[in-house]
Amino acid sequence: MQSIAHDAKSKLIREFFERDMNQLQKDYPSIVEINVPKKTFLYRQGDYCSNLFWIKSGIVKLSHLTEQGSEITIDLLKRGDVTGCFQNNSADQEIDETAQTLGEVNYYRIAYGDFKAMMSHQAELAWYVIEDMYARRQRVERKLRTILTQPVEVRVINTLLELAEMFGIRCTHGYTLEIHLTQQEVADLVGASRSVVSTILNDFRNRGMLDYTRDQICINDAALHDFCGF
Amino acid sequence: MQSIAHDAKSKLIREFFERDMNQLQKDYPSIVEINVPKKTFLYRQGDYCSNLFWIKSGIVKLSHLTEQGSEITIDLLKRGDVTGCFQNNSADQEIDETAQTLGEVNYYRIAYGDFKAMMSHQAELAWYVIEDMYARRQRVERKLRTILTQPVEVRVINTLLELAEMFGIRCTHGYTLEIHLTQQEVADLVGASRSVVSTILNDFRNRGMLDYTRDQICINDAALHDFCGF
DNA sequence: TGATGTCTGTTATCTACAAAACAAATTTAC
DNA sequence: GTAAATTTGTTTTGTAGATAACAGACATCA
Repeated sequence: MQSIAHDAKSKLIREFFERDMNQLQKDYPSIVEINVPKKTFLYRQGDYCSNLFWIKSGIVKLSHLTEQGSEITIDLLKRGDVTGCFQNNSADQEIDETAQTLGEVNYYRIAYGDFKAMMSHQAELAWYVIEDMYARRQRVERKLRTILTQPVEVRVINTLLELAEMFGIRCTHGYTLEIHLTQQEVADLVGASRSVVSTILNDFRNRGMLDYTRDQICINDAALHDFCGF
Repeated sequence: MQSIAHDAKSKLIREFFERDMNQLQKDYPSIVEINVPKKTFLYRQGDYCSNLFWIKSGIVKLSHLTEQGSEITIDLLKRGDVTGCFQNNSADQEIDETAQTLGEVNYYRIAYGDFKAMMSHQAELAWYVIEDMYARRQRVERKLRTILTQPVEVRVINTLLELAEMFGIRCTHGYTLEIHLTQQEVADLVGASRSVVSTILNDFRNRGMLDYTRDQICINDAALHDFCGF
């Protein structure tokens, strides 16, 4: 069901942007398609961001750096998601998160004003954006809930399963993640300390629930699901 | 700045809905204005909700009940906020939160289909909704961050200050909250256990940072701000 | 006027995790 | 090819906060 919705989303995007890019750029001159390598920042915490970003392909990490110096990963965005500051950017709106690419990313960048105009002329698109924002909020709320109720073990499993769904490719034992993540990055994603995540991962490895090397994680999704008991 | 934005919001709403309600109801027959007393449920976790709710006045609590039986308060909505399920409700979308009124609430209820149509005909409104959803997501993200980084003490303070901003009325020492909240409700809002919140509140009372009786909380906002050191 | 139910205050116990620290294994850089 | 930097594995220690349990305070309703 998820994937059906997602296909519908990306279809809309493709049709809309790719069908007639020239005309679009005439109407909304700020639109540009941009291709960037991994680790690129779309915007940084503290910026005054006056653009919106529509992801065409790849994964973008949204994170926040706390005063204590620890990083929290808020969400991962993929094809079809829109991000940036939707508020009246005339005022001094400092954005409170950093958007950084994991892997290569392709996106459309649109200035706030053009984006807003686009939304008002293209009803389809506006609704699409509303749905996307709803989905994103739901993801954050789910994260909040698991952090408040589940122990780190379970959160690690959840995170891995989500990752597998987002960019896993099938392999013999389950899914292999296409993207390289350090233990620290996984920990930030889980919202836990690196050391605990490390021991948990080892524990899971010993039990045969997953396997990993320095630059690849392979997940036995069935075993992980079992562990949570559903 | 917050309040300016908020005023602009409610102005739009007033103009839109109240100016010509009759015409609106012709175009979108499902629209109804509803008035409910406190503790009413707009929808419950697990429902298949096919309506959207536009709050005209009052406060609505969004919460989630975990399997372990504890309640988590996700957010508080006030005038101008929109809630409900924005996803294709043809499919079996179980909603994962409960919306319950605190105090008396006045709202417009609109069926999914009509709402979607309305968004596509009224560009102003669609943008308004997008902004509202953005603001809501930011609130949830902020909550996530404070839970991950701040001790319960600080979270209690943050929560109280937010409450004061939402529905406090000025009094001699700072703000008095107009709404009755039990300690358990405060704890759910903070994301902590009731007993810890209780002792913290007492501690703060002894220090003169706030005062409260069974059915009223009075906050010395200056002192609370000081405590966090900013 | 009890009698029952909901709310508050406090304390004692227990545990999940963060923090710090360090050695081994790899990778990157020069 | 060696030095420096990063990543991993593990252990030790400290503590914030959950949980449970209970008594006192109020409220509600026969």
